[in-house]
Amino acid sequence: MRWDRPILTDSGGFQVFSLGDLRTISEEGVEFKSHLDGSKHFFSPESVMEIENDLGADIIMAFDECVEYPATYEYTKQSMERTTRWAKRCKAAHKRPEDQGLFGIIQGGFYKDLRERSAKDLIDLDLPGYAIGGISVGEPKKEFIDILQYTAPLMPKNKPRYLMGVGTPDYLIEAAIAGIDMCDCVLPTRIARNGTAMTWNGKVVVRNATYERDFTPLDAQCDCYTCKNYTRAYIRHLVKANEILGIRLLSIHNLRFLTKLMERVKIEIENDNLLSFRNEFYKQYGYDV
RNA sequence: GUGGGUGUAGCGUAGUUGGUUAACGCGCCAGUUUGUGGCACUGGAGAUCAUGGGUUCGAAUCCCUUCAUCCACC
Repeated sequence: MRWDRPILTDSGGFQVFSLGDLRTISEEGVEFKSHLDGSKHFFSPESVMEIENDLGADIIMAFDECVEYPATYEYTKQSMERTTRWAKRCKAAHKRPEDQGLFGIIQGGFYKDLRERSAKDLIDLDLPGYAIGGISVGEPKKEFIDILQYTAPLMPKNKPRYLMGVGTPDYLIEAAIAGIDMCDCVLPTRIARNGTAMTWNGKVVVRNATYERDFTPLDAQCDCYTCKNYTRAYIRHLVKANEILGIRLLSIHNLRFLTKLMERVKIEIENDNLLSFRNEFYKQYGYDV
């Protein structure tokens, strides 16, 4: 893998999650039924690796099942064991290990012994990085943090630790506290598309009427292109008018907000001050500590 | 000027053999969104049914007045 340029990931394009009747899981793989025309599409660890190799992303994820919340112990166990078997098959089918990092995904739902089992078995595969999957799927925040803090220390210290699907500022800070190195999420761009900005003072739903004549930037403390050039009122106008520029500007801002947040997190880690920063942030951002 | 049509929420419409809280889309207002497909999902507010009068137990619906608007003719 190369670490000297922006890293491209597969963006979770092959997750197996919450598709209900449109999805049939077997040991061999997963059959998806298109909701558009009913056509069937079969994915296996091998076929997914072939696609990932063709795409050429720097980081590619093993084909796994993200179990929904809540799930029984028995189902979670069987699913986790299958995900581990799939990871082995992915590794065997991976044709570009020299320039594409195949990460394993630790499953096990909200059962600690299953998390431990999953981590150990995947670490045995000696993959270049590991992810925590299957949390941030609708569970209470307490349970999220509990499993996060239990699982992260099980992961190799000398390899990237990736938490999948986390995007709110508070969860990102909690992830950093737990020892996570990287996250990815649809949230910043999804809420941008629906007219919402993340700021150092909490969410700003800029599409709301209260910003109609607000000629200040989305976030006064932000140094992004959007905040340096556009007002809330104008962005609101663009969003309301269905003008693509509006959600582009919001996406630019939200992504910058998160990278800025992580820059700050790194500084606080160096200063050994992350926990008090978390508390300070919660107060300012509007969460209960 | 004559004949005919039309007037229902901000906009576009549905609803008339007269019968309980007048429907829908868009817009508007708000909430949701955590392993993305670009604009989604869930709620909510808003109409003295152009106007004045009449018939009737009861009128958006039937009759007349006025106004507005559209079409044709002059």
